[in-house]
Parts: sequence; C-alpha cells; structure tokens
Amino acid sequence: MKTPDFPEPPCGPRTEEELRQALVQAGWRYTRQRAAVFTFLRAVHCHPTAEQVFAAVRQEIPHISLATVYKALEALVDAGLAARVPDEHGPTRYDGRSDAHYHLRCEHTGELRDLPLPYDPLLPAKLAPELVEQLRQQGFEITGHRLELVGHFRKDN
Amino acid sequence: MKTPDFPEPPCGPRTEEELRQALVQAGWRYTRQRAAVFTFLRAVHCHPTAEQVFAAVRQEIPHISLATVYKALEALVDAGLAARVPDEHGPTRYDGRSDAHYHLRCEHTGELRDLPLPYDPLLPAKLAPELVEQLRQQGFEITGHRLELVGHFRKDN
DNA sequence: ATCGATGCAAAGCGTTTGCAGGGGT
DNA sequence: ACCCCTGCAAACGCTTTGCATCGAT
Repeated sequence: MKTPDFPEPPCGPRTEEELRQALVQAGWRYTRQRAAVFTFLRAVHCHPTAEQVFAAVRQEIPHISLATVYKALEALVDAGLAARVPDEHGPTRYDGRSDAHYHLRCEHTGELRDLPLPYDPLLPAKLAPELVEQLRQQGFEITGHRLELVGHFRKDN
Repeated sequence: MKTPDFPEPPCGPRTEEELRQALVQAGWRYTRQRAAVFTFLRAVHCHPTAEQVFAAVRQEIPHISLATVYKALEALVDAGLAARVPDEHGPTRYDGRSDAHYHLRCEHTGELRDLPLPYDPLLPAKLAPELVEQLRQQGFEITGHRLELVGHFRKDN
C-alpha cells in the first residue's frame, strides 16, 4: 500500500442513525454486521476485496461469516452506500464512497485509490459534444461516466 | 444488441501474416485456433464473453475446446492484440481492438460498445494538471487512462 | 525432433444459495 | 409475532490447470 493518499471528502451517512435510515429506505434492515462492514469500508481508502473486509470485520465480530459479508456488501451497494469495482484479474473490490468520483490505479499491482478530483457530470459533453448529441438522437441518454487514471511508481534511480 | 454502432477505425494486424508476427514476437505460436479467435474478436463490435467467442469459433472449428479459447484469449491479450474488460456482474468481456479507446456502456444491460472518440493521452493533464504534477512528485507516473460513458436507451414515449 | 498447443477432464477460486435458528422491527 | 438476517455448508459459474497427444517450428 504505497500509492498516494489524499484527504477524504465527507459524503454519505456519517452516523449510525443515518446509515439505518439509508438501509431501511432501500428496504433492508439495519444490523450490527452491516454497520461494521460499512464502517470499515468508509474508514479505508484502499477499496478492499470481500475477503479483506471479512478479515477486518472479523476482529470486531469474530463469528461473522464470509457469506454475511457478501450479503452486507450487496445490501450496501443496492442502497447506494457503496460500489463494486470489478478488477481485470483479482476479485471484485468494494468502494465505500457513495458519491461519483474518479480512481487511480497502479498498472503493476492493480491497487486502486480515490482521486481528489471533482466529478464533472458535464465531462462527456465537454469532451465530445457532437457525439453525445448524436447518441441522444439515437435515443441513448448519457447519464454518467467512469474515469480511471492508470500509472505506476517510478523506479527510484 | 441495439446500442449505437459506429464505423470501425483500422488498427492492429490486418493480415494473417501480421497476426503471426505479432504472436511470435510476444513468444507465442501461430495456430488456427488463435487466428479464428482473433478474427472473430476483430469482426464484432460487441466485446463478447469467452463463452460467446467459443460458440462463434466452434462453427469454424467444431472440435475446439473452451479451454483453448481461454488460452487463445490470454495469448492475444498478452501480445497486446486484445484487452480484457471486466464486468461488474457477468463474466469478463474481450475487446479485439488493440489501440487505446473509450467505451460506451448501457447501465441496464451491461452492454459495451466502442466509442468513435479519439483517445487523448493528455486528457489527465488537461483535466487536472496540478494533480498529475503532484502525483509525479510523489513518484507516481500517469501512463494512461480509461474512460467509459454510461447511459441507457430512453423509453420511447 | 523439439517443445509449445490442443482437447479433455478435473480442480480452483470467488461468489451465491438453501436452510435452520436467531435477531430486528 | 412476523419475517428478514445470520452462519454454516453445499452448490454454482467462470476460469485455470494437469496431462496425454497433436502440431508448429
């Protein structure tokens, strides 16, 4: 874990009560396990795998099962409190930030971090206005975009 | 398959001989199976799954096995002739274009298409010059980026 | 002739599911 | 009290691997 780190912008539920409301509103129940998974996801910047979440949450709830972690992650994603980030090779990673944002990826390790770069909903329109218009005329509406900067650490020499 | 279609820009090996050279240069052998997989990948714009490649190539080489398709795809990706595109839910998709380019994704069906939008290596620098510079000072070199426009077809009403 | 590639089957890994008992509402 | 959630284990889907044979160089 040596990719650059940045301050975390505040967003999404901050208190237990807010988390409960977000879950309930999406038709899920509030449980200790889900709270622990969410708290961990929010605390780390490294977009852990389900297995890593499991290992971490286990320290607080030793009897929690991996299946429950998967179900908790599913609930959080469904409630818009987290996001799945598929990986080209390894297992899926989970992102505890619920606002749209950009990622930085190390092409050697696959590591993923958030970027302190404001999400610009108009980026597609700015980048290719005529293309977005052409798509619209074909009935295809652009609603968002994903951007990932890719790179690696320079070999110190 | 109803997402917008676009003309395909020419790039990468165009002839059997060019494909052979590209494979050999990367330390792989040229085989009928790999040629068939590559040809199919290049012919379609829809970024098929391994299973879909298997089904298609089977019509030409009925006795080909799924494992061989996976190994062929691995060889092509390694040789820089194709790319893996991980999916948030379904299986990995394969992209037969070897030049950097952008994608359009339907958020309902997960469908993926190429975008007729020139790849701009300087996009990160244009978008966030100070951030790229800050990363560079931390020893992290940006070498590329991925951009995916996300949207869906408007309900006709 | 050599050594990598193929095809088959079996194993592997990440993830999901079925179910009995427990916990949230 | 209801019904969802948990934890366990078993199943699942996608992908990789081991191995004998085949084929490219």
